[in-house]
Amino acid sequence: MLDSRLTIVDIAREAGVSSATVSRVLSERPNVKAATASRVRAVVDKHGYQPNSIARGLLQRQSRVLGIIMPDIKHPYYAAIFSAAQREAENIGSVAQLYRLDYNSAVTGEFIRRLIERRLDGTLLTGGFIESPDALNLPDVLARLRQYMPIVTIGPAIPGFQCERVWPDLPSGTRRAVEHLSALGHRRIAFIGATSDTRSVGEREQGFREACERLGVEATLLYESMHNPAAGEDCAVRLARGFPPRRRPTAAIIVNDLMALGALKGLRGLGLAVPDDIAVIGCDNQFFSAYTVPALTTLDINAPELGRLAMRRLIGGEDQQEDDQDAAPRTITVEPTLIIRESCGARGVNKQRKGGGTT
Amino acid sequence: MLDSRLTIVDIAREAGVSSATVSRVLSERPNVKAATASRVRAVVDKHGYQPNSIARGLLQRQSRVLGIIMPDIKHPYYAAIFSAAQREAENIGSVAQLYRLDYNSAVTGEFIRRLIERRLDGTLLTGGFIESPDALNLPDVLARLRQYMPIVTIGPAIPGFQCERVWPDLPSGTRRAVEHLSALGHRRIAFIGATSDTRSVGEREQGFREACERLGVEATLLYESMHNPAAGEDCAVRLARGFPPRRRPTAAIIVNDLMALGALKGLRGLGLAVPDDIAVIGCDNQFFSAYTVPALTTLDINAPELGRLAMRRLIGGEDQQEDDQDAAPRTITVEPTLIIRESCGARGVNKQRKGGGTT
DNA sequence: TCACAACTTGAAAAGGTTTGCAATAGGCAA
DNA sequence: TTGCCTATTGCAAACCTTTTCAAGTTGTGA
Repeated sequence: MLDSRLTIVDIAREAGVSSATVSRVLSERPNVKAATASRVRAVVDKHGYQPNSIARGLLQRQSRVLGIIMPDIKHPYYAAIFSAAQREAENIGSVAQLYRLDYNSAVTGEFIRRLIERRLDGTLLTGGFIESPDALNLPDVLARLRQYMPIVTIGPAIPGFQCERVWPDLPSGTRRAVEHLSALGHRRIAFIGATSDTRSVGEREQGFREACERLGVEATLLYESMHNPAAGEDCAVRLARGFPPRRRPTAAIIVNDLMALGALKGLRGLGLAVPDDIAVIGCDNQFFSAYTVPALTTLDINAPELGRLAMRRLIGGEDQQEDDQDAAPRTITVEPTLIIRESCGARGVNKQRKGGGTT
Repeated sequence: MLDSRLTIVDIAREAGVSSATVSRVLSERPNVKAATASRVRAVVDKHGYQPNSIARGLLQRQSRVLGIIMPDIKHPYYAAIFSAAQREAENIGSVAQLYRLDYNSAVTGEFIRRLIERRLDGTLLTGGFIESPDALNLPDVLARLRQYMPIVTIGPAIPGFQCERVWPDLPSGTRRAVEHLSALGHRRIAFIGATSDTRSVGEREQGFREACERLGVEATLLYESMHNPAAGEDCAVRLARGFPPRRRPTAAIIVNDLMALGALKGLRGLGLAVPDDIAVIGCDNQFFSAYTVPALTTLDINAPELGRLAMRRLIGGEDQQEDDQDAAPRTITVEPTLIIRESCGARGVNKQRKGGGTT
């Protein structure tokens, strides 16, 4: 750990100038004589001197760190958001810092204390903890956090707390999935959700119900607590065993691809063919979704876009001053895309169905 | 952004003490009278005062931030490492900061400048960029970085640069995979690698060759440039079309599960049954690997353990002073585990094979 | 009552930068 | 040569803590 104690005054002394001048050279201010600048730069390069951004941060009252709060970076959906958001932060010379907050935990005062302590330049929040209905003090806690830094969420609206927000139009996307299945002739469709993400699942459920009602489709709702492959396997069992064959849903819309992955396995294990016995539509368009058997039809939420837009928002929010404090926070809506593969049966696999659509 | 300008001296003034005392109370030093302490705490709580960790960091010469450098957090292998490492950092009140460095890019001086500038407390490096054979200045760059902070890598040894290192025993793991296949009766086995991770793939190849030679197995080597599902699909084609049926390998060991996922799809598309026509063994034991068709037999590298151990190492390394500077850096070896599922044919699927093993 | 130790507290320095203000130097026109 | 304007540069304050050192306070035993 050699030169790390080298400071700007050491450089200044060696270059025969003041530390102010070195600082100006380093931050490429125009008002330095060319000769001086190059002399300073020579000394800087010679020692490989690197200014201490902590000291700078202290003075400038900014850390150039943006916080991203999410439950689980191992979940590919969150990884996609994080990766895209981080790239945006990088573009302006900041860095994204991940703070983990489990699906079911509450945003506590203790938790945001850690963010405040670090003097983050802003925070991006996403995950089930935003949605939990029993997180009663969430608005208070977030309001407190906002006293210190701008906040953007990727998630459904939080009652009692208005803030900048980026979110897909889930009701619309789910509606489209139902329409697609209905057009393929399905008359009994199941919606498979997870209770861990109450509100965002609620939005989908709403779109699901609306579309089913409008199209005269019989709607079935099944809930698992988590949205992982194991839960998907469980719900396959409930789907297969929970109904007399005649009344069993002929299609299922599943809250995410991870769960759908498990469901595919579960259905296969129970001897049900996808899509012939049960058509399946997932959500998220994960990297593995094109490789399942059969390839998964899925609602692409465009997670990278969510992350990108939210981070842009956050970065923009830093600049804007108190003058538009009272401007109502905006919500950016991202339209999901239905990616049609094999698991919904649209690719001509199930000829035996009566109604609808595609060749 | 209300109270954020509140400093320790404001608190001190209101509590009628000096800032030194407030500091002592906040860091829970024992030498403060109970009455004073509670008076201070009352004021602190009243305002929700939160000390500025940037100022503290400046004084204590540490940022409580640990850098993790990896190519792609979206890759589940890296996500697993990051997640585990981050948890360790959290345990000591630090936070992990992700720095992205693409598979093929070099560790440049410019890149490490960003780490030094932030005065990280340490850096964890992992990814193809460590391995690239043409990264000629890598030892120099890393040596420079080490002047500023401890370094731990998760990866194969870097010629010309010794440092703390955590790594699975890949030759041994690969050997075990070959032995397993050989015991099942396979006499022609393919090794499918990726050129993007030269050295780590080299280690596997070495184990592969050794085991094949020892067991009298005919070894075939195939290389793709990347290790993603698309590349896996490509190699399936090369496997299916590149050999006369009689001489085609009856099993393939694939460098990771992502690639194996693509290979399974590719083989299926070409009408080759797994494991009956070609047995497949992947690597990494990803969350999706139990859900492929057929379920993937895979060499579990134990990525979380790698991340955990490396981060512990890094944290420990901060403490140790110059006295054991010359102690040779240690390598921690993690033993991989072969997870046997269906794709290798050990589960009694392929009765027609002559030799070997399991019931 | 005194000596001494132990406990509390405050003053001030230190950490490494950036930046407002003032001073100096240099150039040009009168 | 003088006066004025601009381009450079340096001084010193500011950012917000922590920590050392010393001073003040309290308590105990003789």
